Amino acid sequence: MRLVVATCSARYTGRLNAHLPLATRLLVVKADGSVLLHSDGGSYKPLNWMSPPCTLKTTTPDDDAAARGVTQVWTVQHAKSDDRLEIELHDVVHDSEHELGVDPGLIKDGVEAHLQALLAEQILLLGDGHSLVRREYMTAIGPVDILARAPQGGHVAVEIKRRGDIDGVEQLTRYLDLLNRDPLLAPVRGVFAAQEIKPQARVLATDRGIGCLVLDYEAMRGVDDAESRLF
Amino acid sequence: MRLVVATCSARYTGRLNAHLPLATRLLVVKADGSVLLHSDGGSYKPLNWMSPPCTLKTTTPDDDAAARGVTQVWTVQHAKSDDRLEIELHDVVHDSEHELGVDPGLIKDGVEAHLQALLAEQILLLGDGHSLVRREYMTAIGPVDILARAPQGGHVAVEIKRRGDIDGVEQLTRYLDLLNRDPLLAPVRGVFAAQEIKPQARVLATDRGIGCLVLDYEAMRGVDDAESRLF
DNA sequence: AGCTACATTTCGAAG
DNA sequence: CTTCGAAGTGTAGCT
Repeated sequence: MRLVVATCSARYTGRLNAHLPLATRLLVVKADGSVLLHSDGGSYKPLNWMSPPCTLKTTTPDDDAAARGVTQVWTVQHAKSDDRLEIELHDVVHDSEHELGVDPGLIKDGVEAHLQALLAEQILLLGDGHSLVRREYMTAIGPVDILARAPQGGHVAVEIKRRGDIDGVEQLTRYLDLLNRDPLLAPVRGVFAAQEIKPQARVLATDRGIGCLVLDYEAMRGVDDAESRLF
Repeated sequence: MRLVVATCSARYTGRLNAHLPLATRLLVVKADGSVLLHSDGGSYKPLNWMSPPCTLKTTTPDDDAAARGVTQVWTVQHAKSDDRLEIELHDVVHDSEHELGVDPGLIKDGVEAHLQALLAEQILLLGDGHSLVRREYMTAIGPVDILARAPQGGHVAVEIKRRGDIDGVEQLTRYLDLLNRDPLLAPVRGVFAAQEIKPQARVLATDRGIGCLVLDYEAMRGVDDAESRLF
């Protein structure tokens, strides 16, 4: 990994055209050839970058560029597309190289899958008398997150999201259309479950007779821990 | 901006819990306090990070950690949430600080807005005899990208995306339901226009009687340039 | 390889 | 200030 701090300007051409005026920035060249161009703020997203696979070519500036104060020209060309990043470096403040080795990678815990597992265990959150049929109930257009038997007959199809957006309601609607054609399952009611449900999504769901269930992840995990401790 | 290259392990707790085993990585501390933890590959996305506003506190390890080889402990706490990033540094290979100043920011050109403008100018791409009513035609549930008059009466509602996905078809369907209730507009046909239309989206659109139009951005821009040059 | 859904998404614009 | 859609999205999982 090579780290360079320098005043530079940059131009990207590819899926769009973009230009960065002259300023001091951090340039990171990774082992796979990818290049990041970071400013001293913002978020984790670079101002400009080139994703691998790509190749970096460093050249000396032509007379015109040299007259403008350019000392190095970096051309980063993507291997499989016409995407190209051109960087003109002026003053180089820092330049160092480091051997990092392969990274073992990130280990995650606590996403949608976990919510699904917890709700399957705590199926009564749908209301008394409900019982789990199964998680990932397969249909022709994809798996329903949770299918449960309703207390007065019929079933409940549950769509789970971390953030309940309008497209989640659309997805559940498609499942319900299909499931209600099955006489062994019908009538199938829909429940849209999420840690947070957007107002527009709630309106659309209610309008279609779909129930909304806000999930408290911490509380559900607490119940899970308490149950685990009993055994 | 502070740059550190060190062997380290990290733990993130917040919206999820994640853990990074010991390895050599780049740590970037930006002027706004945000921290990025990069490996020597992947993409522009860090393995772990903390977005601003947040504060970094550097402490010395306790005896237990010191025995494991930890020389520094970084605790990055988000200012408005419980998000927290804890980094244990072992061997520090590099550590430098740099003054970068404010960045003028990126100048972009060539996104969906441009596609919309070009299609509005080249409305005959919808077929001979079409004429533009207006861009961003307002409805109760949002603006339709383009509304045009059809040659044999009635209208055409166009939804424009760079990448034509299934949710774009859903969006257009909602507009069409609404627009067709207006006797001054009906019948309103739908056209789904995008640089690239996903197979699933095309199937759904066709099933609903919505036309698909693949837009060639370069060609459309070429026509635009040619027209501009005449004046 | 292609496609789908998720993301600690981030980012920007509009209401 | 929220809300909502786009992104040069990236990424993982599955067919």
